Amino acid sequence: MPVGTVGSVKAVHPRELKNDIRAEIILGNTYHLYLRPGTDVIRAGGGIQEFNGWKGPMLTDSGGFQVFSLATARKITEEGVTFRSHIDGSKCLFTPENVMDIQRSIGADIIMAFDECPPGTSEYPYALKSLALTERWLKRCIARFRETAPLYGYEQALFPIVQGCVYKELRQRAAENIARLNMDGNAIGGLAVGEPAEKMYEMIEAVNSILPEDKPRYLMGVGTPENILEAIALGVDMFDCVMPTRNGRNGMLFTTEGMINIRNEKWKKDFSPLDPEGICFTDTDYTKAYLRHLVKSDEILGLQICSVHNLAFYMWLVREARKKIEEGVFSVWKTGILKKITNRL
RNA sequence: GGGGAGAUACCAAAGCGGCCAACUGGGGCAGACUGUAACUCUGCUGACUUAUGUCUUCGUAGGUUCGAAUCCUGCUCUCCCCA
Repeated sequence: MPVGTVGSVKAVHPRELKNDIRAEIILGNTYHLYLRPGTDVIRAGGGIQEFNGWKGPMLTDSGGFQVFSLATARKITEEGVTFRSHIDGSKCLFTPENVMDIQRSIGADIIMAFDECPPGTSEYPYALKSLALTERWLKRCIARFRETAPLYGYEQALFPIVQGCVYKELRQRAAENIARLNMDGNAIGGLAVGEPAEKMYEMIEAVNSILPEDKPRYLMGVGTPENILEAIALGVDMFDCVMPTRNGRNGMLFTTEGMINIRNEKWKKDFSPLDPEGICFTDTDYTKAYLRHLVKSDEILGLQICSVHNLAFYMWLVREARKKIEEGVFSVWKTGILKKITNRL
């Protein structure tokens, strides 16, 4: 098990970083986790701010996943994807080229290739065709990326994305092609989209045996705390996921003691802290009973607290993982901690 | 004192002779949520039991009817208006 992969990358607490921090953390609906030096979260939506005293680089996605998740109103062609804006109904076109341009102008440190993300249930012939398209698009992305310059005086990194659905030979082929490109980091996409978790782990293992260990390997869109720890065990360095915020907004809290649904009446008179570990100010400043009251009363503050807490939990989780890797006890720790945190309270 | 309205399951509120164990919200219970437009979605919520089964429910006591939460009468309580 390539557990050593993450450990081989030097872990640095973001507070120890000074001049080399340039990107502010933008806390909104999305966050990103990055296990490489000096990196711990975050991005997107609603004003630049720090998150719980942390700072990190910014990452933007290409819109490839939206093509998958908003599947109703889109058309995929060789040129790119056309779809209707959910805002004003106007017709939009994403191409590998304009997606690179857009991400240049947003100025993220890490930008993603434009790919197609087929459903986890796709048959082989479609997966094959889809991967071929993704690979042609990747060439165009890289070409555009190389013929344009960053707009704000610092370099940006373009990560290609390994696709191939649940077909090992496709994943391996994709990984080999991408490894040869020698980009700054590499991503694994098209997982946790309907296939069984075991299949996902199988694919990660196959891909990570090919992608270079000395560059970040980014598993896109994953996942549950369990998924993340399993993926780390398989050598993944970097994640992003809506789960802490979306599930938080829906009243689900991840804590070091287990998962709780804060809406449940059992918390009505529970004045204990959200998380005894005290990972974040939310955990000690608010009680479960108060948070439940906020959520039940439709006070937006309740959902904010849930989101911030869950983000802090995810960061705690990967921080611990990093520490345990460095101490050489990751596997044992993983087994124990999973039992705790996946427990429903 | 006079006139009027109403009492339905934990709460609110439909139903106004059979299709009602009773619409719909809320509450409660359970589940979902994985490269985020969206503080969202789904199921259950009388009892026994788990089946196109039985039993007990719509303030209370009677009555009419093959059949009543629904119609009639008495009683109890609540609310509104005028004095």
